[in-house]
Amino acid sequence: MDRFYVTTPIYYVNDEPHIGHAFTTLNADAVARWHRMLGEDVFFLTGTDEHGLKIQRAAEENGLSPLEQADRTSVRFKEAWRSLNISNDDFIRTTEPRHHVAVQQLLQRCYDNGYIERGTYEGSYCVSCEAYYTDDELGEDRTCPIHKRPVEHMVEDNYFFKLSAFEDRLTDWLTNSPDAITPDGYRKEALGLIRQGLEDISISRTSIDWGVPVPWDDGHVFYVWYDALINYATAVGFGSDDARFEQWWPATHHMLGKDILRFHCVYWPAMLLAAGIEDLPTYHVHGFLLVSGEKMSKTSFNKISPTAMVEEFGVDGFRYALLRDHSFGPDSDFSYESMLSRYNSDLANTFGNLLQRVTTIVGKKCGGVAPAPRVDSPVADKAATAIAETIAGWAKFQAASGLDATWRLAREANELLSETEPWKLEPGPEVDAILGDALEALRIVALLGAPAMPEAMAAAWARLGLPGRPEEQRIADAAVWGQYPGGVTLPEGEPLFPRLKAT
RNA sequence: GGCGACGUAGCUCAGUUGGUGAGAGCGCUCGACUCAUAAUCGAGAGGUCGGGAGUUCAAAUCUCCCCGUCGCUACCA
Repeated sequence: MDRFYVTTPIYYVNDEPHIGHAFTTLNADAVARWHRMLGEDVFFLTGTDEHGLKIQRAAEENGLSPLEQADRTSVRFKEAWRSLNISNDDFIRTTEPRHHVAVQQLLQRCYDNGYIERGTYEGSYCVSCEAYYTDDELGEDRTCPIHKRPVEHMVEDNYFFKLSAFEDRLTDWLTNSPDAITPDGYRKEALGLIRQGLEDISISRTSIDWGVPVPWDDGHVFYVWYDALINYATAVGFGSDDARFEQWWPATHHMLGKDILRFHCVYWPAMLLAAGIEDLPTYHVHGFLLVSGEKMSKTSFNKISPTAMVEEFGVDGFRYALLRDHSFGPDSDFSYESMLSRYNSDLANTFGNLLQRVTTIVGKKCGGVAPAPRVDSPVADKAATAIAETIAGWAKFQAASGLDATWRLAREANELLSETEPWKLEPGPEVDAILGDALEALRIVALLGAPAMPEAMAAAWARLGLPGRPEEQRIADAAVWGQYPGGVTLPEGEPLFPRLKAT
């Protein structure tokens, strides 16, 4: 069976879950669900990143141990993902013992292979950034350009990773693997970063102890970034179950935002190569969600809470609107108004209303018993096109274009009804044929829409009188025109997606 | 400065390797219908595809220049 391993970044627990995190996680979830419906063996990972100075300091301020501090915030992500119905198979925390083992083994291998060396680093350090700055980067009065606070002069012994040794291999990889990073613009960007030259990077700290200890030198812990990336390997058995790791690793797909492209697409593959792991991941990079054209960041106040959106639109309404409105790749503008518009037009009007009117006509003209579709329906070809384009969209990790193609079929069904006006006809074969076709279109939309809206499409499935859930179907078998069985009595019900007014 | 991305109808965007008259959804105008969640369907208005030059029988699509917006150029999620 084909395997499919998909990850989100692990989110830093110093932050609250916001809609940017939700966007990445939701896309990964929908893709994971789609691949399960393709019949693949899927492993979907998310988690939290819990080491580093910021956590240590936050813990001190709150009178907690660092782990207690991390516990408190990690759980917020778990809760957020539960409220969004995220189907992750694992939730990794970098503070777990399994992760420490994996980090130590992977970096020990790099060390043994000669790619980690001891050195010293000295410079101006911003505590908030956990980063050093060069003099020309500092603001007035030697302040951090981000936080506008004074930097500290620090000197420390460090271990350095010989990133510079990997320029050629990384360039070859990205040149010879055109699909290594999608959309393609981000592959070019990664190549550009490499072309500008790679310098060795410091990967350990002596100034703090909240991290994974360097196995060959007690006084050091690994810098948070270089333990964090390794989580992807940990979760599929690196360091604990080699057979499992070898099964899953070649099927790795990382989904991430463009802000962390450098770490994921340059540093991480270099670390893997240094450890002797030749299979490199495939990457799917997205842009930022903007609010009124402004970048959302954790320091800005215009963050939008996913929880609030769920209360407004329902889990699946929010999931659909977010996935459908923001293609995976470019930056795009997020607004409440556009989300409301998308919900009403696609879910309440096009789909929900279609289900409602078809059900009603079946009640009036067919005694409530659903007819079967025509094999040679005029809608069949259009359905085949919509299905093919939906499959193509999801294959490219483009939920938005997949959903767009799916919804064209719902519009086709509405057009069919307007053209044939079955409510004016006497009961009989003609009415049955039209309504059977409409029901079949609804079945296919519910099937293909399930990765985006698992519960709502399951509800629609039930309203169509179908057994089980759409997610239990296999796309290759079920996404073929003509399978709606007919003969079942359709249950009545309230509108699936009530039309919403602006608040 | 260097690297990169983007700039297509009012809005959000599609437009594969250049080739039938430039598209979709939403919004708007008009009309139809009344089975349906003031939903649905049809028609229409609206674009010198940022500007200029060039290559070509032919360019939104290739080359160069310019303008505008933004990102990266950080050992920061």
